[in-house]
Amino acid sequence: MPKQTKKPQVTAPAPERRAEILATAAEVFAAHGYNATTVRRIADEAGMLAGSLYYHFDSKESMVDEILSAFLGELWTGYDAVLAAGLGPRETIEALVTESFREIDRHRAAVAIYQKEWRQLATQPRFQYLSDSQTRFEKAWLGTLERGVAAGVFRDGLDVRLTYRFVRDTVWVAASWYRPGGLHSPEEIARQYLSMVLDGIAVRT
Amino acid sequence: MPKQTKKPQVTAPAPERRAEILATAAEVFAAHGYNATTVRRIADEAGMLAGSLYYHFDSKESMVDEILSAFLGELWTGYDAVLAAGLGPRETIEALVTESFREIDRHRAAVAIYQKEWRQLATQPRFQYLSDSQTRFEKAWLGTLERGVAAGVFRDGLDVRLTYRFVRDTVWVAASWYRPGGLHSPEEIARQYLSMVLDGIAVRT
Amino acid sequence: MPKQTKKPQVTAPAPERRAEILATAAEVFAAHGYNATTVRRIADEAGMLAGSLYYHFDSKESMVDEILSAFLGELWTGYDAVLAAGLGPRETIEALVTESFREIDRHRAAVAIYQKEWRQLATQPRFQYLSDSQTRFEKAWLGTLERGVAAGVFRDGLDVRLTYRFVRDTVWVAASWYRPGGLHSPEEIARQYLSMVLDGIAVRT
Amino acid sequence: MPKQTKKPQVTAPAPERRAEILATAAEVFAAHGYNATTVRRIADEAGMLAGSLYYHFDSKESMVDEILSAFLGELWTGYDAVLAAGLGPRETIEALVTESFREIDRHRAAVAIYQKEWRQLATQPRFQYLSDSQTRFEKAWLGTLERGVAAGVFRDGLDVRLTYRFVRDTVWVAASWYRPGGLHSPEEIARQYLSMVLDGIAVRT
DNA sequence: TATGAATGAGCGTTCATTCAT
DNA sequence: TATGAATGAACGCTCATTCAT
Repeated sequence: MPKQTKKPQVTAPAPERRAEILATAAEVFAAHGYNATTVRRIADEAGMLAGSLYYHFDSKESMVDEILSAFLGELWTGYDAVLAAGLGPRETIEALVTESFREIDRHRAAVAIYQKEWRQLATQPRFQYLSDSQTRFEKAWLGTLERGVAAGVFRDGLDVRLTYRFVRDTVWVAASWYRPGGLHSPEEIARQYLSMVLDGIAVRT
Repeated sequence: MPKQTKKPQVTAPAPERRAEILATAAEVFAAHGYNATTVRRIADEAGMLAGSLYYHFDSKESMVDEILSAFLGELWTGYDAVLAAGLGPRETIEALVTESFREIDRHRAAVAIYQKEWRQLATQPRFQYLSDSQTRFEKAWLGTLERGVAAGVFRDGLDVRLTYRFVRDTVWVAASWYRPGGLHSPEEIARQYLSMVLDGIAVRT
Repeated sequence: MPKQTKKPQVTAPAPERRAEILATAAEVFAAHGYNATTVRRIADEAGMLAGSLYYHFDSKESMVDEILSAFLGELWTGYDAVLAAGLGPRETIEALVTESFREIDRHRAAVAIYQKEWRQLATQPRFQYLSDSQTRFEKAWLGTLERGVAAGVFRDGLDVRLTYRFVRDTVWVAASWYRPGGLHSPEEIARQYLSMVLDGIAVRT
Repeated sequence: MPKQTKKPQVTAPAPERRAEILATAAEVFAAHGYNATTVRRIADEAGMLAGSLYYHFDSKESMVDEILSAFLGELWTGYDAVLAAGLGPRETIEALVTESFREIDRHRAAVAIYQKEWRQLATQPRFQYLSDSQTRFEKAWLGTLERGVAAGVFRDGLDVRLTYRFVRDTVWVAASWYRPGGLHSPEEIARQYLSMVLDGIAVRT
């Protein structure tokens, strides 16, 4: 049996280490909360001493910053593509929800952190972009819902603001229980979720 | 001579001050998170010094404990009444959701704390009851949903576990934006929410 | 033999503790430098733990701040009295120098800190007043020297700027070796110093 | 075959790089203080990484050590020549002061470091030579002053110890404001300074 | 009941130094 | 010669908690 093709490198290549640490940090932040997570804990899980983290990062804060902005960057790439596609209101909602669950699948930890911490973090100028993103998010959803009501594809008299809040929260809160590689693919979860929101769980009488 | 079981004349516990402090603490916990809230901050808002809180409470932990268990106590009083009423599945769901929004109305801060902190807190034995409550909660909802599917009032093939999670999270997360005395009464919010979950937002074709 | 009149107080009265700690801190700062002095060291010498200092003071920085501004406050009270007295140039110089050595006598530690640290500290906005003081100081001395040259009591052609620097530094640097209660009173030191600066050490030929 | 005593082709110590780094370090130490200067800062200004300094030097401490001992070496070469020249007291003082200002001109940074840090550093055995130098310095000046008083060229009753301290401090403290290549040559500054110390600034009446 | 003062553990961060490459 | 990555001790500071008064 041939030896594994593990390269004879003694130490891991440089820029990957950052990403490793960041992934570790994201997991710990997601599991225990940003404030409750100590840099010593992150360092432990990354197999180094607390001080060594500061060779790679400026501060604990800049770690969450990097985690969250990377996630939001990818999220908006996906969202913008959907919003630019010229779909109908129902199809836009379907695409946004599906895209959201895909992001949860790919950035579970980041989404969980985002969901739990954005309100506290956004008070600092450095995290202004969290509020900005929230605003854009609201505009995209609210606009689509209103368009749908106007077009007669969503119920007349729908409280779009209330609906937006329900939909937004339910989607993101899924990051708190979703486990990648579990029974349901992101697309399957999106399908079920959309079926509930669009058509309800009650049998039509 | 038997030892007195109570000496209410020497150290009157002044139950009103306790309640005041507890209400203050709940607001601060809800606004800034449990970990990020210092006892000094609570004391400040209560008009006393940090050390003085310890005359009334054992610890910061016992403050959240009291806040959360008081809330859960009332919640289960309401839920148990609903579950014991022998309603049909759809009516049970409607009653549970309405009861939940009423609790959010009355215990907004406690619900927000519960929603944000229960996972961390539940790791400690003292907060075992949070997990227990979660389990009972799950049983009540899951049972009702299954009963509804069996009775043909909810869609056949509904993933009840997934539905439960969606419903649960959306209801409680409302505590993060709900403001008592705002435009919507709890009953109105419940109605809108139930309309969405039961019948969907799409126009039936 | 009667017992000492030590009052039966168990703990020291409140506001004096601040002053005690401040005096201790000043000594340690003067002896080892501001940067090299740890708050633990100050706390040790004050008979408490490092964290306890923060009950009395905001930060290590605010300790030096208080030390230096108290010193400069008193210094300028003395200087302003001299400058307002309408003395001749020579008498003004004599009074300023005497006043300076008196301040060194009363605030030896503060003067030593000032002398050693002002340049670094003054880069921070909080210590702007150190630069301001330096400027006023320069104005007072330079003005007096120029007045003296114009009045013919100081040598014609004297480089007043150079003279100012020499005089300023020599006076303050004395704080690094002066020990209150030593052989020389502040007034005696001032007298000797003035004799050197005004009339020189050489025998007139 | 005898082992080579030197292999200049393999690890040439490149003495110029050392000197460059040392000059850089001296500037930074002088500008910001020894303690407040990080090796990273020195490395930055020298165009390398912090760790790389340790190829050239054992430690931060050995950098100041080299800076200060080089300066003192040259200083004493000059002083010893003056002291061995058999000059009269006044001429000796003049020559020592002039020599001192020349050293400030050539080793401004080193003198500034010396002036600011010698007391702290001298507590370590490694820097014993700083105290030794101080002692020799004191002896040379004190002896000359006493000789001058005995010879009747300096005032009778002069407190030589006090005078020594004033003179010493004023000379060295000039390093904190002196800028080589400025308006005044070292010799000019020495002349002005000597005029002040020897004959005073007051007009003789 | 509440205060004033302190404790002590732990936190995020800095920094001189090491060392394999 | 120099780099990149890490170490480990220490630092300034925070905070829940204690306790004599």
